[in-house]
Amino acid sequence: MPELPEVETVRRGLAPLVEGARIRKVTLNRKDLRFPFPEGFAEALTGATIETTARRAKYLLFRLSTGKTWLSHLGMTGSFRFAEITFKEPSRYYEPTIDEKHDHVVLELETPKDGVLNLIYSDARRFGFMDLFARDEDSSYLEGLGPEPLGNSFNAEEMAERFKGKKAPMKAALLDQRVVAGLGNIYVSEALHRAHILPTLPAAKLVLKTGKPSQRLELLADGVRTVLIEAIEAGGSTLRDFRATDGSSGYFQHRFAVYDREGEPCPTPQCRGIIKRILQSGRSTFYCPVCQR
DNA sequence: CCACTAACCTGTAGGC
DNA sequence: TGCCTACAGGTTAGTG
Repeated sequence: MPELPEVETVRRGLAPLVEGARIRKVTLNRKDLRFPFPEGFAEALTGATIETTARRAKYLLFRLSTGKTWLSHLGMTGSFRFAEITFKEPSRYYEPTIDEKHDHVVLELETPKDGVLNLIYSDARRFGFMDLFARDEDSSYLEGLGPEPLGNSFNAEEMAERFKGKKAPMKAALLDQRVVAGLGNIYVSEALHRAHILPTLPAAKLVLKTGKPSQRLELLADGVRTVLIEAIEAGGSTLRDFRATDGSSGYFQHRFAVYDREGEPCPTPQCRGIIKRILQSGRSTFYCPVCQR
């Protein structure tokens, strides 16, 4: 489901409710998602206060009062939602609204302004996973990630260094989280279209002999940044099931130039191309064969 | 190290 | 309607 803009949208939806909230209770409805929950996971969250939220690439990070960080990756179908807790008669006993099939994790939160709420993690395919660690350097998931595309250290020079000698096609190179962190199948196609670069072009072709980035690589760095910024502003993309935490859908999908637009005319001004779909390492790539070279 | 494939798991859309 | 296949926003493990 979620690439960088969707994960950032989720974070922004969670932040106002969870920041400052104390975790009163943790329920794991199974012992694993894609991977087992780490040892002592539920116990370590219980009683802690979520101080701040952050995002690195496609990872959500919850900084806890205990000094630890709770990490969550949404995989393809992971989502968070809030649910009211309905109290039963006398008091103290309640029915948590966690009856849905794929609700795997429930956190009972005592929030500063919104009372007691359940925060529910749901994930049909269970490609998501969670982790807990003291320092970011201790997390194998964060290790080796490339620069944040919207951060200061991301630029064409940085990309050139990583593309140097790379025979892999641009599509694969941009999907590689060690090169740039946070792009996925949608935004790779979109960024390449913005820069008029063919997804099949070997990555090294965009690096000059001197090791400097070509003009086209500069254009690509811009394309990556602008498409992500615009998508975040639009609240992400909703294709099948992506929902922000409040249940609303993003609307960037209406502005896709190529993704999921096979057979449609290329939106580049003056271009008469028709969007094509090809398979690259088993996944769909969309591009314009006329204005992307 | 690089490049590619299969695997993980469930749901849905489309063809017949 | 049912059955079957292909495909879906991601990452890791295994192969050569």
